[in-house]
Amino acid sequence: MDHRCDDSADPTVATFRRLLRTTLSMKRALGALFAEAGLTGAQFHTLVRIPDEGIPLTRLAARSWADPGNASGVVDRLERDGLVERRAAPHDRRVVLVHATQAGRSVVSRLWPEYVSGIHRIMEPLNAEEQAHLNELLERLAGREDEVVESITAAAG
Amino acid sequence: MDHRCDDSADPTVATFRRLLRTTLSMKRALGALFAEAGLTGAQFHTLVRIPDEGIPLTRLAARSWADPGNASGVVDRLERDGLVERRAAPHDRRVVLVHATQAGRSVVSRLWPEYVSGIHRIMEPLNAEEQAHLNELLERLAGREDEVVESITAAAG
DNA sequence: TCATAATATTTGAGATCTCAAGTTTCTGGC
DNA sequence: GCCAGAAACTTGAGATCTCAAATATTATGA
Repeated sequence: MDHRCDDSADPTVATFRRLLRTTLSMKRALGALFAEAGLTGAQFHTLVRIPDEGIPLTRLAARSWADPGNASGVVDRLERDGLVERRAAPHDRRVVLVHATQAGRSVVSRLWPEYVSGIHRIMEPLNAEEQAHLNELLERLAGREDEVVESITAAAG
Repeated sequence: MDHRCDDSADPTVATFRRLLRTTLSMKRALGALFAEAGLTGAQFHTLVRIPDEGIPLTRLAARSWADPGNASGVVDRLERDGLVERRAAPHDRRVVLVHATQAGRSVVSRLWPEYVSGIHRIMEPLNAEEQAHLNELLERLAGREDEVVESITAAAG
């Protein structure tokens, strides 16, 4: 099947595959940083997006690009480790407000500089102008998930 | 903690986050395509990388950017669904050769055109030149996983 | 030859992720 | 005031993913 299905023959497919591959590699590199603090990437990225006033779980999920079911589990583990608390929302009893504890805030403060410098090390091969260009190209690719899914399912149906 | 840890203040971090976000969105869009055929993304990407002669599991794992333990599980499910076979390697009894069955080959052949056109739809906002530029930028970012992990762990230790 | 190191694969634990189904709690229309 | 529908979570199933430990087999060096 290599004959017909050779993605290297199509530059668009090759670029897409490189995008997946490069991003995966970057995530793995950062994972080593979080592991030092006993966190996972999902836990750090969730924790870091909790504002001081707390935030409804569903909104926190949206901020960390996860679905609510997923975010609920990540918050479970953060809560188990004492980095986060669930509190009732005063105005709506359906809502669970997620708050960072003192320990959670402290972990984020300690990890944040390493996180930023790790990303800078990852992005080092590109200068500022090239990074801005990359950002612009990615921006134009983003946010089309719904349209693409729709066109895919329409083509299949 | 939003005050000190605001990634939008750092364009490098913002670009990195956009890279993660955009890639995630693309993977989700493609997932809809695989689901039509009862496959997952990992299963398709594994199946598609099996050459006609078969391939040792560890080498297949490397081709699909997975670790061997992970690939073993994916192959388990492909085998359960009759898309793949495990055969003994004649020269080395440690090696398991993974072969695609007729059904597996057929699924890939059927899905491949939709896969390619789905990717083209995703990449549509960029013209060929821009895609080539994106590819070049990503190429320079890739393959630094080891160095970055090393510099991260060195900084932490 | 024989003990040891390296390789290929499997398995298990813990965490994520997606999706769907179930619960509790609002909200709007009547 | 009541009731259907929407919204916010939670939970469960199935699949991935990473890592580490265990097994089987081959390669290597004294």
